[in-house]
Amino acid sequence: MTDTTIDRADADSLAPAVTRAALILDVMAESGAEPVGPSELARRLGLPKSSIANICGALADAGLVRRIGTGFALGRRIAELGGAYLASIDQVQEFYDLARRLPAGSEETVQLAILDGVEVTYLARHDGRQPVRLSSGIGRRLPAFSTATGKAALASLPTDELDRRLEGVTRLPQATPHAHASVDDLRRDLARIRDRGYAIDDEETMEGVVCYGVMIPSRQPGEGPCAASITLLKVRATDARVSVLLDDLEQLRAGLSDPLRRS
Amino acid sequence: MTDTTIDRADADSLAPAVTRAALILDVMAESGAEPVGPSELARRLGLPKSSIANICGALADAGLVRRIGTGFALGRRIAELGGAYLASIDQVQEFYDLARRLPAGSEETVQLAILDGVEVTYLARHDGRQPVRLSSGIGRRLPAFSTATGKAALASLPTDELDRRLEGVTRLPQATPHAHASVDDLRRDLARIRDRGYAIDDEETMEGVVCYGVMIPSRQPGEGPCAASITLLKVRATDARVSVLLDDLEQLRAGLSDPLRRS
DNA sequence: GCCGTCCGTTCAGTATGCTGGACGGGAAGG
DNA sequence: CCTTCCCGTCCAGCATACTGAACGGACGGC
Repeated sequence: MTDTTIDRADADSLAPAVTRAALILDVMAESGAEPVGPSELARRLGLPKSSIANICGALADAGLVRRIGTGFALGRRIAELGGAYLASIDQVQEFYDLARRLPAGSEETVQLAILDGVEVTYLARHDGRQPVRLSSGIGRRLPAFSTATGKAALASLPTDELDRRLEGVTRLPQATPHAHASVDDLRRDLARIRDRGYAIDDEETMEGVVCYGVMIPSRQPGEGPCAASITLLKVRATDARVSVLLDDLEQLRAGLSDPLRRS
Repeated sequence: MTDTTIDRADADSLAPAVTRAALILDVMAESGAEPVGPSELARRLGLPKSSIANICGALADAGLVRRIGTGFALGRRIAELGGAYLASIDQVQEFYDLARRLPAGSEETVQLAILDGVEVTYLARHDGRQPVRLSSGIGRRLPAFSTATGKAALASLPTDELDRRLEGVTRLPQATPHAHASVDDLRRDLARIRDRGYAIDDEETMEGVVCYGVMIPSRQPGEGPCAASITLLKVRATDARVSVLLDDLEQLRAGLSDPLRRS
């Protein structure tokens, strides 16, 4: 869990230094604020210490990492580039506008995520009034199997594409006992989702928290489908409340699917 | 403005490919969602086309950029890394908690930024009830001269450090006619801020919008000072309202300065 | 206080990634 | 339809970025 074990696919890249730099950034992302030195990076990646030091120096000059004493951690410019990526996706901007205007949903936690393989990356979040202390922030990756966004997106895939993605998957990570234990369970859930039109995460991600998600077709070429979700405490999820929240989700889907294009 | 003009400091880096990769990412950040091809990158950076293509290939394999047809744009993993950077700064997490609990401020737009040279980068934002359609999102960079956060942070610098940063600066970018026109104006404002204890951006960033900012010492080693601000429409900025908002800012400052450390 | 260990940095030789030119495909214009 | 231009990709020779070992310093333990 803690080790990125070995170098997966340092495979003959046409620009090895860049590939390695990306691996270094990944390690630093895992390490959080804790600075990582060249030696440790070299050990974890199985690469020469000198090369690592050179690459880290270049990354530091670029502002992508910062020196802390003699070690390194992610730098400010990473956040700036991340912001630029999010700003480039017009659905993100529209999401914020729309989420704020939802009659009921604006009170709750509303999220936008994009499917990538069998995981989802959260792109935007609207924090409502209700305090749901969920730790996942923007840029966070979670397994698609147990999240409303992930399941809504998976359910939208053509069956052959879905099969391809589930191919290598045997064991599903279970954050809570409510999460699906097997791929078969997941497939049955996906079928129900296709039928029903929306996905439910009933305490699968976190105890006491439920989540409703709908799929949103991505406008970005070369990107997977998106999904939006509304999260709330299970004790507050009365039938009446859920009903209006689902209406809001539908409204959100309509607004974000709308292929309006600025020239 | 649109061109990154030439290659500034391709200067003998110890890992040129990495330095170039960073420049490529910068160009893509400027280009937004518009894909950029190797030829255009080569032209804008003054670098060989083949090398660019190789580096872009490596970046794409790493997920840092994505292929759009035959061109490239920023990729999802950039956002993930940016999220990891933000998550690594504990002041960001605490900011969200505290901003939500501010008696008056929670209704308004509250932001957290960090000073970098003579610019600020926004690290976090709390959106209140009041719709202030300000475009600056997380990761956005703005000149420190005309923002409440930037001025609050600048005012906290030792004079020699301030002088060093203002050295090369001659002309200040003016987003609105209310922004400072000269460095001398700025210096006078900074003196008032030191006196007063907080900074005011009175329609300097956007017409009809005022902003109050306080400096927050950074806990991150090797990082500049931070600042928090509350933004609201000028028509709503009555003396009474501003007074309670300033109290909230003070509370925010106290909470974020507090050097509580988890082991 | 001494020594063993580990770290980050330096340096020269060499394998190797970078370069510039050539190739094939696509779109726009005549 | 043919031409022209421009783009992205491929390839071999050369310059150069990478490597591995050695160096000096900092800690921690025997």
